[in-house]
Amino acid sequence: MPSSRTTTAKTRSKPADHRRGEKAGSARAPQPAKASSSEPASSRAERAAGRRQAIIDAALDEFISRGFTATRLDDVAKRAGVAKGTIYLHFKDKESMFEELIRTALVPLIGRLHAPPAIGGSVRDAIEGFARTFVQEVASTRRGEIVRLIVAEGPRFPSIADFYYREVVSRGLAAIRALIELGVARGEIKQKNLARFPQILVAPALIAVIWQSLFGRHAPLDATEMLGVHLDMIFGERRTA
Amino acid sequence: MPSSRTTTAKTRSKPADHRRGEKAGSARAPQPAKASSSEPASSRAERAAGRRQAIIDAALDEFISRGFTATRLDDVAKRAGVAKGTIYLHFKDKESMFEELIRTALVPLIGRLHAPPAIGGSVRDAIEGFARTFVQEVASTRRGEIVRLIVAEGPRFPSIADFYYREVVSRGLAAIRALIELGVARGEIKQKNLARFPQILVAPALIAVIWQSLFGRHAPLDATEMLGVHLDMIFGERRTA
DNA sequence: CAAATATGACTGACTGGTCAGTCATTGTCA
DNA sequence: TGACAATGACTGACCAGTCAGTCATATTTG
Repeated sequence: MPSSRTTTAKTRSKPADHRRGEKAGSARAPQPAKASSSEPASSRAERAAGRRQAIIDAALDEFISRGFTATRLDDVAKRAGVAKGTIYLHFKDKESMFEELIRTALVPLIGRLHAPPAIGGSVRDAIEGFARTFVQEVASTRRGEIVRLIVAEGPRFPSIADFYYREVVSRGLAAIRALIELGVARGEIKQKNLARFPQILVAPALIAVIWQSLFGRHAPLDATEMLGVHLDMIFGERRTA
Repeated sequence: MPSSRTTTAKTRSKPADHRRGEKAGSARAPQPAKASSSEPASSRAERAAGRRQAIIDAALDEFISRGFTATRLDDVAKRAGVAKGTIYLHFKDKESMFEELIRTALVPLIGRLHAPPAIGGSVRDAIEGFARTFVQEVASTRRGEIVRLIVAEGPRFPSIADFYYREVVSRGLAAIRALIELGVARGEIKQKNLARFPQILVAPALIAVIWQSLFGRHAPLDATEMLGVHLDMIFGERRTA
């Protein structure tokens, strides 16, 4: 619905290539370096990559603080230090840019979920590790806002909601469920039914993220403490206070 | 004094149509707040109230499915079966209309929170009652979407977030906290620290609402079942499986 | 009680500003 | 120098908010 009016495309003489953001820089060197204050030896490709990254960062900030529709690409361009036209060298349009950003922003999260499962240690330690990682990497960073952004815009971007469900939610819940079942088998967790709703285990973590976005300035919430209490409830009181 | 403003264009052709009499459209709300159903013939004031209600319903639907910025007041007017100008007879502008709608939509929720506390029955029963009410009145109605809308637009409407925190969240959590403390005192709840974070108790309920909005069509979630399991975790396994 | 008059709810074309997306021009590197 | 990256002025759609005009209803008058 938003801006689908490109129908009048006149198929300009330009080669129809137009690399979409999608896979463009997949083979790039693992050293984006972001906005390089100094420009030592930058090849054209490297500078292009740097600009692309600047656009991504700027756009993410704008989308987070304004939402999809209210974000102006003029502002994104200004913040990224490029002209508006440059954005269209990297992304097809506002909508696909938004979708790609959300997808990309999630990749790091997915990686963390595949952390080594607790084979040696206790299940509680494993989950505690997840919780700590979550607080550090999500709750107290921009990524937390991205989670809120998904909640906010998901219904209007079904493809994002679907992608998110497939790539993050279903996998994450499956991993958590496996851990819960292990915990039940080992006797660490009493509630057998918990494995049926792994959502219960992650719910406080998500609430913490949303809370910070909405009420954080007014009534900060100690996410680490809260998650600790929650784990005590699942596994029983901690041995040492 | 005859304004000369319209002089440029000679008196336009009359608007032709002008449906009068029955308001045909979806104007009539399924739940007339006023006693408009009693009187077949509506007075001017009554019709105005009916229109106002139609606008409110239409606007809420549009805001829910599109968000604040992407909602067009032309669409709201069309859906309500009124002209756009009519909206401005009832609301100052789009923003204050949005704020008023969100506030109004919450009033019924607040009422429920002040339900009779469990003096006679068990704390678990009281909380179970809350949960049941929540599922019936929020999770499975449009109000659930309003919760999501607040999460989505809250950061851009601090006054809404503040209002919501003051009127709903802080009061609701205080009530829950009191119940938890009662439960701890009675020995129904083991985890004493739970009272420090009443958020843990309501977290799964909110997650259920958000889940339905985002993934409901793809992977429906049995909120009642989940909340039941969660309560089992807090109070201990239910007597009868 | 009916006709005349006043009221104001309602309308929708219109204005002014905004912004996504384009493309002719300019700049830069290999 | 040729190819391509980058620019930013420009276009046209879009939409919040306005207001002169309309007419059903309410009120007053004869």
